[in-house]
Amino acid sequence: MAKNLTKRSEDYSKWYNELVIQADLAENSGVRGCMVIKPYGYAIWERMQAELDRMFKETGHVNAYFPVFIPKSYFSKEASHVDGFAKECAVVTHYRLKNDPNGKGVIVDPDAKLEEELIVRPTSETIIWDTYRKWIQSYRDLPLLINQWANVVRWEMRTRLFLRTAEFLWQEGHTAHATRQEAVEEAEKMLEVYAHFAENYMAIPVIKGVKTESERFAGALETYCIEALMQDGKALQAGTSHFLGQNFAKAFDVKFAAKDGKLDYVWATSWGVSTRLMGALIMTHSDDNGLVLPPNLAPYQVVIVPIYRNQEQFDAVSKVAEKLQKELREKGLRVKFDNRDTHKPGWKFNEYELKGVPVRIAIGPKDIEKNTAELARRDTLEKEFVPMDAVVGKVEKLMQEIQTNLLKKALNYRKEHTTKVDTYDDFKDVLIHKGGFVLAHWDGTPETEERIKNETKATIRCIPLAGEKEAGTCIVTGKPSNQRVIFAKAY
RNA sequence: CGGGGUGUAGCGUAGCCCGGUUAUCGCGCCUGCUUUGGGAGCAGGAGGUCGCAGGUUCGAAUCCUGCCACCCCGACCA
Repeated sequence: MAKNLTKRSEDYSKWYNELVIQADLAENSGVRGCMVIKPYGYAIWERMQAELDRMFKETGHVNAYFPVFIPKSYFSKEASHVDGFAKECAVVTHYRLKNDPNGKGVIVDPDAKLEEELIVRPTSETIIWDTYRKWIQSYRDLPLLINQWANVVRWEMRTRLFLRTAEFLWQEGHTAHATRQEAVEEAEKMLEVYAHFAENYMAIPVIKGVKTESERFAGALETYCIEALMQDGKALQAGTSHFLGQNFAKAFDVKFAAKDGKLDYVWATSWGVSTRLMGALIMTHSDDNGLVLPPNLAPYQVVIVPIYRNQEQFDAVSKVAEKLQKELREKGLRVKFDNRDTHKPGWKFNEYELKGVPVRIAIGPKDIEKNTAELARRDTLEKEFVPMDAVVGKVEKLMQEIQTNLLKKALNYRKEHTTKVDTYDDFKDVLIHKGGFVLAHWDGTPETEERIKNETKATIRCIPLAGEKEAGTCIVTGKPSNQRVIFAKAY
């Protein structure tokens, strides 16, 4: 039976949505733009959380938690921050319901109006900096390196599972430093953490860069980002790290006494990645058979499927499978022995392919007889029979191989879909016929950037940090430029 | 908020234009038997406020009005 997955080539967005649903990751909740993350999807998120959290701690950060509600007045303290978020805020105005005196249901009690409205956090800079004021007096209190795992709400016009939901889960780091240089270094360091995570755990190659002024975070002096390329040729911003200067310290009056006794405003950073990363994971590796998960993030890396005709065979197979499961677990692998009697082997094969489990092991009567197991890898769909005593070693090797192979494949795709152009005509042509990243010279002005966006829908994803200096002329205005920037259509 | 589309069982759908028995079909679900190395077969069975509210009519899934939700395309965006 066909799996009913729409082929990528026909309609990528439909393919993506169906893949999400069929791989049992998430669904629309019916609450405008919010999603339900299903257990399997959440398990992947938990894997991401675990690895990221470990990296944050290894770089000296600690976790804390701040309120979901932010008084409206906090928002008005940093002017550009207001401009950036005002249009997408959910606002709490009342605190009580009552029975409708005219009939059925409940109404908002007009007597229960809040003196000051509360904003459901779209990001926490304001409430955190209001708190930091109380925590920071001296250089001895610095640096303050705090991360928060939380949900945030942004009332977007249009939503999309994982990529742009009204509510999403993320982590947001907020740090305070004594010097400008230290803050810049922190922002750059966290960008490195994100890039490392993307490439070594998610197997997604990313380009590190800085945003142009118009794409910069509201309130930041510099926004660093990692940009990834999806299989349909569109770019996805996978993570950002901001150098906030002293903007928030000034807005919330956060000063510290330096060694020499002088008072100065502290320097700040903030950085975050969200459940959007799951969208990136799906759109980078999946194929028409379903999800493909990198071993480092797969909730289970190995699944063992028993094959049997009767109880006697089941018992024999189970014994071998359980022993193998134990041995694999002793090697630190996440293993599931699917001994459900309610589904047939063929059904299970397809299910785990759809869910992207990196390695599948099938054990049946034939294997018992010959002392073998059948190993199948998800990325290449190759199968082979392996002597039982070689299985553990082979699986361990496969974990590394699959992880590496996925990154290599994605890297190849990106290479093939990165194009240097020197004229505006070529630029448009590549965007229409090929997609992907387009490297071109730009005169550095917001006007040109805006014009290109209006005419082609492509935006400057970033000015790459590793981009080589190269003299050239802007593809639109012909003015001089010393470095190519990355353009793409983006999610 | 503009343009387009769709709402019928858990999911996917037929029927609607042209109103008329008990609302169609597939998947899934339940029971039984046979099956089990790539989403099993046969037989039987359960499951419905036809998105919501009005209206027209002897009679509405079908026609009319209003509303709501979701999807796609814009504007906006991690």
